[in-house]
Amino acid sequence: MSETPAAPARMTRQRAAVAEVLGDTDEFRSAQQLHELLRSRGDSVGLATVYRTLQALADGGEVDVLRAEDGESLYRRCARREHHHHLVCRSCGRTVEIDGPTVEAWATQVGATHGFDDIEHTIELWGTCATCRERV
Amino acid sequence: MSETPAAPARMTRQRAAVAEVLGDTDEFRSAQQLHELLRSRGDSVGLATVYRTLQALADGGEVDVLRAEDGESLYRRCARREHHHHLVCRSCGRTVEIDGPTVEAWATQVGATHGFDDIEHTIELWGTCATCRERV
DNA sequence: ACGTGTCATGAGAACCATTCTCAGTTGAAC
DNA sequence: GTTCAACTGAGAATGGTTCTCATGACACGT
Ligand SMILES: [Mn+2]
Ligand SMILES: [Mn+2]
Ligand SMILES: [Zn+2]
Ligand SMILES: [Zn+2]
Repeated sequence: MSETPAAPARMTRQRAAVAEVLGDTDEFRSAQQLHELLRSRGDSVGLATVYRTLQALADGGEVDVLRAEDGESLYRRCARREHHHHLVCRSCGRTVEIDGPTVEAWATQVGATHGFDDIEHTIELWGTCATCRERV
Repeated sequence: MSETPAAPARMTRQRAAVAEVLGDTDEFRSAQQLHELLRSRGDSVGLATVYRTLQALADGGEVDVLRAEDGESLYRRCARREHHHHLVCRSCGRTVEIDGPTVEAWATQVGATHGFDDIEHTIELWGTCATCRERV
């Protein structure tokens, strides 16, 4: 019944660097983007380690993960740890965190109505943010 | 302004076979599952052709595509061509088509409120169907 | 400060769904 | 029947992600 099931175990330069770059960005970013960001900062971290660290953070609920339309996973440290959804800019990753009490209720009820158990829902909104719309 | 932008062009044994197997199943199925189903029927079709045909059907709005949690694409010929969502059994693919007028309005409005254009939404519900719950 | 055991790292290989290549095949129009 | 663009399929290529395993380095006890 723990919120954070797997403790991160041992702190390393690499894990600190990944945590820091996540703290510095507000947009959803792919593992490869984060890897490149780290390299360009001088805090070079192996790609495998970036993936491992992101996965651990995701398991612990520290970062949210979503799938871009091309299937790539995108990661972001959100402001709140509570369940929420996202409105994400397709071209720059800019993100707005969304609350949907209505949708939550709707999703749960629809599942129950049809006799399904262990209902989960995927709700993500994609669009083009105002800034990206400018630079046609 | 055409509903079906790219006409399927030329009819072949392979395309007919893919269409038929899609018509016979009510569950979301992966390309590889469909490929194997075709092989087991004797209507063998190359895997590349299965993928190409599914993509063409998806482009024409004849089949719906969604991504399983592991990233695999799943295909299904739905009863209606109009926009709708799905409640899908994680273990067998059994599907209920869902209408959500409320959710539609909500999604559109959230996007607009934050100044995003070209809003699209992904809304999928996953669960365990009554039948699959039995066979623990 | 050291020694020690355990966990973490990273380069590269492996994985795997999907797409691409291209030589051979075939639908369908005339 | 001829013709040719469209289609097919075996296998190679792609690309994000995971795995392998030899090497490196946290953290704890001394
Ligand atoms: Mn929700
Ligand atoms: Mn909708
Ligand atoms: Zn943007
Ligand atoms: Zn089921």
